[in-house]
Amino acid sequence: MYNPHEFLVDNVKRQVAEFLVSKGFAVEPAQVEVRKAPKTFGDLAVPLFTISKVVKGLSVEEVSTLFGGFKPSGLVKSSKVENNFLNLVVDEKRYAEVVYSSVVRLGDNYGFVPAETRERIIVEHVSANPIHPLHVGHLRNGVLGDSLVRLLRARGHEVKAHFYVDDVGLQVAYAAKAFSIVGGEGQGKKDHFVGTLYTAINLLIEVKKLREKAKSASGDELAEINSKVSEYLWRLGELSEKFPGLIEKLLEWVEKTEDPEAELRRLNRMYEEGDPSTVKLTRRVLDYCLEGIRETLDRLGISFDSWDWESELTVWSGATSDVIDKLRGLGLVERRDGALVFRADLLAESEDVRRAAGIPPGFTVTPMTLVRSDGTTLYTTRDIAYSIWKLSRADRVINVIAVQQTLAQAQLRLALYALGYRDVGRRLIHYSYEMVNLPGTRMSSRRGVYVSADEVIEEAVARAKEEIAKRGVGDVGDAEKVGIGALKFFFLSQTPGKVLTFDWKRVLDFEQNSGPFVQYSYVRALGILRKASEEHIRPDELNVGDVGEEEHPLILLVGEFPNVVKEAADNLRPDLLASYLNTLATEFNRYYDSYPVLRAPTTSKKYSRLAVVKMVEQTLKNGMKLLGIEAPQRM
RNA sequence: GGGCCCGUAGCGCAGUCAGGAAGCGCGGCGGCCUCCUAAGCCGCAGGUCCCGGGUUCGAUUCCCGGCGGGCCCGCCA
Repeated sequence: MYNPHEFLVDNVKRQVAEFLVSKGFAVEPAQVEVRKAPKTFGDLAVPLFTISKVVKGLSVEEVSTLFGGFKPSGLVKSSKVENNFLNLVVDEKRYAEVVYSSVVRLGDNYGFVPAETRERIIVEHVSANPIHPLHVGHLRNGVLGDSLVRLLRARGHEVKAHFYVDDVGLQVAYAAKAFSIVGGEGQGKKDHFVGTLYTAINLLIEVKKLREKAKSASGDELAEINSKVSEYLWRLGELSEKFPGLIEKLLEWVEKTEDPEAELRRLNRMYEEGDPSTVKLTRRVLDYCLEGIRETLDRLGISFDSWDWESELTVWSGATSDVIDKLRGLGLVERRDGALVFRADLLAESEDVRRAAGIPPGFTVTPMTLVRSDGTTLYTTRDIAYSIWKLSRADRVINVIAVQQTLAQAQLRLALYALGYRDVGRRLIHYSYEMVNLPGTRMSSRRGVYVSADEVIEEAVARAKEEIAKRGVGDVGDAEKVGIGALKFFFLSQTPGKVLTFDWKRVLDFEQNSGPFVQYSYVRALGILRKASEEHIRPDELNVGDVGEEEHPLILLVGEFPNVVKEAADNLRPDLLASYLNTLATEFNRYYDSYPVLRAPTTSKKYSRLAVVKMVEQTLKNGMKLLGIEAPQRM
């Protein structure tokens, strides 16, 4: 028994259908709709207007009257017709047997309902530019991606987590040049050091350009330029304080170089061509920075099975030029001002193509430049080649990518459709998430305006340490688990499709509706079980034979868990699981406060309550694992 | 100008896909630790579900039109 909730619902459907059949109406169990009832009405509800649609010739009122005579049995202990709903209360004693035996038998695998077909799935996520530290946006991406990986694995799929290393774009040349100017390695965390260089060289070049522009500007334009220049200089001053000496070296290069941007474009082209010394120079900074990024990811418990280098997979392999040649051969490419343009817009005129490529009707698709007039390719062009690589290794590819890329991802799918991937809409999924806002500002890695993931982690862990110390129960060494648990829950508990404003107060709120709240509830359950074991009560002595009304809500919730995991995995909705865990934790805390377990009125009550606590503990544990949240033993 | 997303209690959000019984947290107010960890629990206050039409027996949910906010429409990524 993998899914007690489904078993329960099937039981209800059968009873309702049999009841109708006994009254002379031919109804199949599958035609009966069962949903969760609002708490005050019961556990489950059958909307009777749906029955009146299925049963010909009966009005809702007649159906309601009819169900007044419904006698529940099996897993249902009572029923009542209210507001055109048949409200049902589950028999917690009988249902508890079903749920408990499932939890005990499956243990750490409780909640994992195997999918009908086992798919090979690639989840590509984080994929941050390897030239600066991860910021809060990447944190949202990685936490979501990682929980998708875990959820899909729980469904029995063969899932690989991939990190796409974008080492081809022009921005890489900036970092590489800056890194070589200052002579490589510096102090501090590696990715932060590289990020500083990257920001600094960007700002320096920007200032140089603005000053050039200022010479021929006047009035408002000049004022605007001056204000930008002073803002950038102020940022540079800050960086200079953090890393004395570096900025001066970069400044020297920017000053003495006639056209720094042209120089960087040249460097970029040489990298694309695979020039050995440029590759060596560039890879040095990228590897260096990735070490820092990996350190952050390790700390977060986010791991990858594959690091896919854009240069190797798409450029040096020749895959991108193959793609361009093939698209040209299909007659969907035209030349505009020396550039090659893929007419995604023409392709999107067909409704059939849209359906197959997963483009919503009405969504405006624009043409897409494949090759610049200087012969170099663009990110999305190379992404076509990369996607082909991924599609050859998986049944389904899930890309966790910001919502801003929606159009580019649509163009990508259309290109793949044209190249023969007729089911690309189903196989290549843009798992889109909204951006993370900083109150007041707009983040930009290039300008160095961002909150790094490391800062956020540090702050959360420090806060956790404080809280643990304040209480004196737990181990301050668990601050890492609690702080990071808080962070992950924060990002997971909100639907990905909504803009998230990064609010320190909410991230560091460890009360209800938070990671630490769920962890705390788990620890409480664990504490009871620990004491039981100190009393030499063996797990096999526990049973749910004497559960009652008090345990009713917990039994229902625990039984629902596998179904929640299934829904969360199949619909790619980790937030469903986060919200479920919060509900279970809340319900458990209520129970904890209201009913003594170890000091239950009778021995048989005690053993049954312990069995329920055991179920809750197992469920919270398995659920947190799926969100990538670790739990301490005490806190 | 076109497209996509969002608008639900003072604030942050769930519910909207498959229409049917308005929910959670924070904040506010008031209670609860001689009893398994108070990161907890209980109670109270707080809502024209942005507005206007339409479809429907029934709309926060679907459709149309507005309004407000965000994002995208680059030979950037």
